[in-house]
Amino acid sequence: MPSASSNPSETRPSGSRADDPDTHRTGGLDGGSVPDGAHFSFVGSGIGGVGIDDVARLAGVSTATVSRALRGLPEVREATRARVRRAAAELNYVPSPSAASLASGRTRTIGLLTASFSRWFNRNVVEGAEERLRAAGYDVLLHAFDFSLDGSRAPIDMSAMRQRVDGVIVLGIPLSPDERRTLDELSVPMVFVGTGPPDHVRVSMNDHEGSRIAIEHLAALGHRRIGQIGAKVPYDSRWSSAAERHEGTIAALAELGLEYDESLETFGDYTQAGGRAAAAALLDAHPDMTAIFAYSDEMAFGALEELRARGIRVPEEMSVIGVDGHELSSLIRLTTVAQDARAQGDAGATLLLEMIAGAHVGRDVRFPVALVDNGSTAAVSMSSRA
Amino acid sequence: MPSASSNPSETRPSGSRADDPDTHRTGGLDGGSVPDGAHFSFVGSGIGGVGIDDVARLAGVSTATVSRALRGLPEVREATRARVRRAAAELNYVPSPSAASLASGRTRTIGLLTASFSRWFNRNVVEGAEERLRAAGYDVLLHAFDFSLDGSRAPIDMSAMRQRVDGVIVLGIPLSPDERRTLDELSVPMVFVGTGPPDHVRVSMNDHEGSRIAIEHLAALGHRRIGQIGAKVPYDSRWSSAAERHEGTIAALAELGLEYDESLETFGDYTQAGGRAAAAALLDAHPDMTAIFAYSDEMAFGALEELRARGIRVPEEMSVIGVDGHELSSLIRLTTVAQDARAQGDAGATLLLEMIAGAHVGRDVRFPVALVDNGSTAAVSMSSRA
DNA sequence: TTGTACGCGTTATCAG
DNA sequence: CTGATAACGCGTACAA
Repeated sequence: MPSASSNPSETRPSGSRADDPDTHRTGGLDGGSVPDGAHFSFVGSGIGGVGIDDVARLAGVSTATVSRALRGLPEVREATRARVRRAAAELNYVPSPSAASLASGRTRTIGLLTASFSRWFNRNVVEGAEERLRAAGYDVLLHAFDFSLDGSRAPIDMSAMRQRVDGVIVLGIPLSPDERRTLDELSVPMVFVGTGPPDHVRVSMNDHEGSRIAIEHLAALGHRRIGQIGAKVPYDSRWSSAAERHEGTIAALAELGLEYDESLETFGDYTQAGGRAAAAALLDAHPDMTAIFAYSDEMAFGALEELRARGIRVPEEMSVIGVDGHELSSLIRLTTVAQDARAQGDAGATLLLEMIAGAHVGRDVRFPVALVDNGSTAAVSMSSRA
Repeated sequence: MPSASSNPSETRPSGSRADDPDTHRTGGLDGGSVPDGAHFSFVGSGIGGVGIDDVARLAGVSTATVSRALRGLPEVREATRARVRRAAAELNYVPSPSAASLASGRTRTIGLLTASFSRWFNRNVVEGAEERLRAAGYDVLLHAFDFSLDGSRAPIDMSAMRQRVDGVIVLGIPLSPDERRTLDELSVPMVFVGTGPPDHVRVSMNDHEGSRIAIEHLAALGHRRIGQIGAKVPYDSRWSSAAERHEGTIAALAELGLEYDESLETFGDYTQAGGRAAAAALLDAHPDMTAIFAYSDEMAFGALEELRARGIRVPEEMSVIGVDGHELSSLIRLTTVAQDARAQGDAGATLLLEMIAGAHVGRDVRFPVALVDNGSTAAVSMSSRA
């Protein structure tokens, strides 16, 4: 018997536990005229319908004391608190979050807006943030958006979060100006992870440094014609990790005295398929290219696919480097600039909780990166493809 | 991986935010003695204070009519509905979910209990389910549990879901009897995806068929000594996909007249590292083994790592086959029994919504599987490792 | 330290 | 088709 009915008053799993005093009506103040057990209302009742006043009655205190005791407020005598706890446990009482939210204005829920889990970074950040938030007693409302980054996506209705969350984490989504505005109007603390506008708290890896490491590594191997697989930046080019990795690349090339060729830049939009297509375009247009720098491991994987399809050997004929430190980069043999995405999720959540608690936090947190050489890069060979 | 202690850097102190002096909820209705110079535009910025009675007043109707009109109930004249809609839009009104839940008993929220996203299957199911649920107007409460399947994990407190959700999806978690009981006591509709007990609605791939396909494929290539990398089943061995894949394997071997050797079975617990360790154990104990069947692609990836480390060539010296159809199985060259995890998430969510609507749904939904040959299997060679 | 009583913002009932 | 109003279950000033 699957409990398929949404009406709890008819199909209840009966006779399981004898100590469950259900059919308790909670409205003890008014109608004594209603026969016990009469279902004149099917709202709000889960299985037990055990309310705070049931606990109060059993513990011999007022509902206010129950509320204070169970929430750990300091002004309750320990003996009283223990008695209340015992009563609550005996009745299997769980406070109604809806009622608590309505009365207090707090929801103990965090909105987690994220781009698709197909991105390694996103899913790892979500895991790190979720664990931290739940450990702190917060629920996580997940909104995952699967869209192409190249502009054309349905606008996100931020007002759906109204009154639902105490804070918001935005993960890997370049918001439109309009979305940013409506999000600001929620007037709850907000943290951006991976990519985010200035004048907002943001957690991400050190994007400039990551690009510098990649470019310097390739340059040290003698590469001069380096193709880039990046991502289009839809609204505001200043912020977003893609923009910063691009800036970092240009800066690194300049530092090394290498020429920057805009035509060596393509866009894979952080997907494997996009990375492959971008690699194909680069290979077609630049026979003299000897190395590819992809802004994510997944795009680099796509590039490796295309190279294999064309019979171009890695690293002998083409060096490839990615960003992330994907757990399969070793098996696939992709050299990469690794970051700790899970720790960034944890940090973002921690910052958000501090902001909710009223603390002032720094505007920006950048995480370190490190090169992991898995053998997809090598010195420029004499046997050019050209 | 970067350093284990990935320390973030440079937390700049926040500059002064001139525009945000602790925006608190304004009473709105009673503020008669507001000093001059106060911004009267707090209504326009739409923060918090707009309630259903504000809309009712502007539209010239009662709050009850506003509620009915905005929820699309049929008993409202279209002209009235339009007027209400206009008023609501003008005031930027968003109903309070807490108040609605308290009054109606419904939360329009689904609890999504899932094992770690490190599993390909889980993250894809979550994506499919989340998209479907949000399209139906439901919010998704995410609870991700990162635990080892081999028994020792902290018990999940299901009562935290009480009064918070209208339904629950359990994904890839073998629940303890105690957890099952407390979950049942929520008395909300419930769907299991990937693995789940009998007498509950369940969506998963056809596990028996998957094993049969894998074993028949290997047997047709002449393999007789086939190692298995499965997963431990903690509580109840009858349900869970791991148990069914195991059953299917034994059945397939029997059909083919092949011997079943229990010592050829190991446990990788659905992780890459676990798969690698399991493969190592198999290789040590069975020099005559010529093929490995892993119950997931990620475990198979781990096996491939171990084989590479030992210099054993795939598929010349060892055939390997996995289950899932991971997006990197092609690049990695892993032959696999593919399933559509996203569709299963979608189906699970759809079933749950139907159950919430009061429909009776079938007990079991099984998704088809298909062999994808990516070249990690071959006929048994004469040049044995032994 | 504890109790009283009101209000949070909707929905559902019942009467028009 | 619409209006008035009583719950919904808890948090929290204020009082004791």
